[in-house]
Amino acid sequence: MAAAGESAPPTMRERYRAQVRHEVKQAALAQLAQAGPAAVSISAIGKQLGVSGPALYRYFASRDELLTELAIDAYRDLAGALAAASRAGQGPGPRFAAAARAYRSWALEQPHRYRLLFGPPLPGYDAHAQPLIDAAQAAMNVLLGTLGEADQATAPPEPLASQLASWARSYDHLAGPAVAMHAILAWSRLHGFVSLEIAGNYASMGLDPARLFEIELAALGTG
Amino acid sequence: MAAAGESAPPTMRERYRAQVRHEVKQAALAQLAQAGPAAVSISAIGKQLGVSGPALYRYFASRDELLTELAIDAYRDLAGALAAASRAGQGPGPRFAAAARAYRSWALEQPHRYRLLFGPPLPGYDAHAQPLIDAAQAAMNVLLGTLGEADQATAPPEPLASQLASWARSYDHLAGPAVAMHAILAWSRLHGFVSLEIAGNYASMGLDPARLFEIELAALGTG
DNA sequence: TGTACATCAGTGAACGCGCGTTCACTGATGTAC
DNA sequence: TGTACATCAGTGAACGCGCGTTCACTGATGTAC
Repeated sequence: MAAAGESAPPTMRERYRAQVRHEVKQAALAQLAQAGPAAVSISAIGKQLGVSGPALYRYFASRDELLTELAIDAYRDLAGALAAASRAGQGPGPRFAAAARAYRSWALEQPHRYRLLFGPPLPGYDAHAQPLIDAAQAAMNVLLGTLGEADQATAPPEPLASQLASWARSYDHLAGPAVAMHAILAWSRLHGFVSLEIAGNYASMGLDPARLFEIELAALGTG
Repeated sequence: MAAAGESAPPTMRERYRAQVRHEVKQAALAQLAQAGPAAVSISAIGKQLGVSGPALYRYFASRDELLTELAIDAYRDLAGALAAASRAGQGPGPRFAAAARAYRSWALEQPHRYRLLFGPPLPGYDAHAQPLIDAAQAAMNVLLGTLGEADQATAPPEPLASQLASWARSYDHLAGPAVAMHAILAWSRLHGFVSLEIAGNYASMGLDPARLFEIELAALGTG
């Protein structure tokens, strides 16, 4: 008998598989946190789970597939955190500020995952797979959504304006060029601040990153 | 025909050593450009130079020492580019803009070196050696120097103000807290923009990074 | 000037390590009759 | 209910690869007399 459709309730084996896949990912995240993406290794994960390395090939086709899943999970997680934070704010200004603080918090709490998403590409790993790009854009969409249309009406000059418009259009967003540009530049600044903070640059200068961030955040609203 | 600074003129062997060291670094930079810092390997460099791997231990005590020298060279190079650009500008505003453009240009021309300096730390490599920190601060000093003292007088609140003041003091800079903060936040934004551009994020959105940068640069002057 | 000597660049073998992935196989589990 | 069968998780060996580093050694080069 063939498995009739995918809507049937999961069998025991399916539930077991899902459970093991989850454990493998958890172990991979632990390695990611300890020694960076390059150190995520099939053998080491097997060792941590008390299982031989090749056993994991029952659950993931390759190391790359595993990394891709980790990245997609992380994007989804980040998008969720941004969305939850922005929902708590009233009006465009506070919504955006809340999302920006959530962006920083998420990155600080799990710097290894943040680096997986926004760090330099891994050698031999293709970061341009479509599911990855989709996941990244979903997170970006949340940021876009926190900015009200009326906000910051300085129109970008051509050809940027049309480039921005067609970018927003390309995934069904109604944002105008000015808002799109505002969102992108805000992201750029957020990324700059957060990646320097994660790397410990502010700490090694003896500066309080949280206070510095609040100042940058104030400028973000108006710049 | 001097170089009398270091007592005796270099012997032939000394000149040969310097030459080989230089070639090793060049080969290492080529690998850095092709496959990232993790791929810089003693064996591969030896192969590229037509020499066995262990031979290189005559010139560098270890792989880490080689990477450290590459980083220090890169910091010096970057600082030089910033200084040259800022010298060309008249007055604080244009000087800073010129330095910011030079920062971006330097990073775009040699993204692999930029990532070596500002990318995530390499596993097992200690990025906190004193010579490295000194070289980084020297580059930062140039950026600081492009900002005039009267510029952007919004004073940071405590305790940031005193943290900033003591940071500037810690390497003999006379900049006040407001200027120091301005420089640091400008660096943060520059880094954000440039690292996203290097990663290809703007390009994959269909945006023209050069035009976008000019807009961010205008905001940098006033934000 | 030629010769003896010290210096040092470079070699190849070796050590110990780790990796991703394939493959033939064992043994347990769920399923159909 | 018990039994035969198909499915599939997991094993250990193997392949081929690469790495940093140490070591005893060879052979060329520069130097002092």
